[in-house]
Amino acid sequence: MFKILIVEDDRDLNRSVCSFLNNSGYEAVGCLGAEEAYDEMYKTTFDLIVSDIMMPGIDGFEFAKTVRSLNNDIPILFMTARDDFASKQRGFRIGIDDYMTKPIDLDELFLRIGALLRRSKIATSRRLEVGSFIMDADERSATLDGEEIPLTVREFDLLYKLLSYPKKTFTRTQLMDEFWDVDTQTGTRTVDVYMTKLRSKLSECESFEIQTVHGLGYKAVIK
Amino acid sequence: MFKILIVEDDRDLNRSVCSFLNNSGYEAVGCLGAEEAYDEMYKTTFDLIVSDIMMPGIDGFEFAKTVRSLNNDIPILFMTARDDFASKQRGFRIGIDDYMTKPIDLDELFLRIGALLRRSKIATSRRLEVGSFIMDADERSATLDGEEIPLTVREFDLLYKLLSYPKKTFTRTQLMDEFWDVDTQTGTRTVDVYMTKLRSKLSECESFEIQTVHGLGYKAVIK
DNA sequence: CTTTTTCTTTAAGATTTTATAAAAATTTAA
DNA sequence: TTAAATTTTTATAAAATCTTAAAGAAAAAG
Repeated sequence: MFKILIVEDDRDLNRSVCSFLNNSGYEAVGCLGAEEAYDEMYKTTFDLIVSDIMMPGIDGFEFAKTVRSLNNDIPILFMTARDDFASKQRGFRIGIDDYMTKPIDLDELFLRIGALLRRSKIATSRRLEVGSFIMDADERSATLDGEEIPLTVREFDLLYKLLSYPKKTFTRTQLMDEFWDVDTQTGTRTVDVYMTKLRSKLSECESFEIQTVHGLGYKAVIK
Repeated sequence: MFKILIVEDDRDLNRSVCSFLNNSGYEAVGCLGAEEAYDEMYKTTFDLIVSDIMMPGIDGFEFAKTVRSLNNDIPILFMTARDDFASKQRGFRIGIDDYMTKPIDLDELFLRIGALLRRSKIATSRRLEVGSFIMDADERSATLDGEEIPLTVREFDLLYKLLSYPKKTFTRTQLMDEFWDVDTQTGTRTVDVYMTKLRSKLSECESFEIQTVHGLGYKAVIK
């Protein structure tokens, strides 16, 4: 279930958007302003944000800018009465993903939200297929040619990350920042040990390999 | 430089979109129909596709479906006269990313293309292209005509720096200040050795060369 | 044209980084 | 609580990379 944050000061529109999305299989939370939105985001992690531009207090531009500075990934859709190019340009410059002009066609909003979620890789079933090797983040399973490859939590997380961004090099620290406690005392050499284990468990796998980037870290390369 | 494929049977619109994008820092290639587009895609790899829906022969839906079945990643933007919900729905179901209704506002098209490229992570990849030589700072890879050229961390850093500022001369000290520890004891002659190594590894590369600036340092010059 | 300085190249040695196994510590499950 | 599984540390060998030195080549200066 995807969680969507609606930031819109018009109570009626806010309510109708929320109930429409809630009836469409999403979990929408409505906020009447940016401050309220920050609070909600502090409590929960959202998958997508729909925001108005003109709001009392912090406006949509400021809000989006703050969100972007904290999270570069979350899709943001502006939903606004302003149809001028300058506003669109400003929005896209900040890093929003889509822009709809009021009056809002809810059906179209639904389609665009779907496209954004799909694109942001969140929507893509949390399944990863590389040749005959398949990882499923929901089941936490990995199979090679249909055979289950038992992986521990750490092994799974690391491999899933590497394979999510093939060819991209990750430093040990980057990987640990993601999966270990922020204040962990664990040394970065531990990552090496996992790479060895993964390589060994996947020695039969022909579809990719974990490469060492000497002096930096590791990357998965699809053959 | 991002490559964009325009599939639009209206010659005038096709031309105006292409020239607009070409003047905006993209490399746009126009096709009048899907068959032509398939040919182009066979020849080159594009970063994004802009397609009309109604075209003689294979229509936009069919075209997009075929593209999606082959490539799940490339962003597709529909640009069409059909403003009905059914068409939008059908498009988004196929997996397109954005939908613009004619008449097309080219400035907005530009913004939306930018957002899609950013989102598809293509835009954010720190890539450097000099002719057929490509360096990718995220992948930490260097390829010449598609062949990987293995570079060590130092080699990569130095070359990436030089190529980021073609023709600019860097002193050995400038380069070392950037990539070596502040309190390193290493002599500046070491840089010379790396230049030799880089020249040797890239002896096949016709697109640039590392020139010595006698008494000063080195620079990369694009041929 | 000769001298001096700077650069290129090579290869050996020094240093750093990584792979791997095995032991120790910790967590989880029974 | 004990046993099993997982995570982490440690040690050492192996691999990769970096640095230096030295000799010859090239460029600049005299």
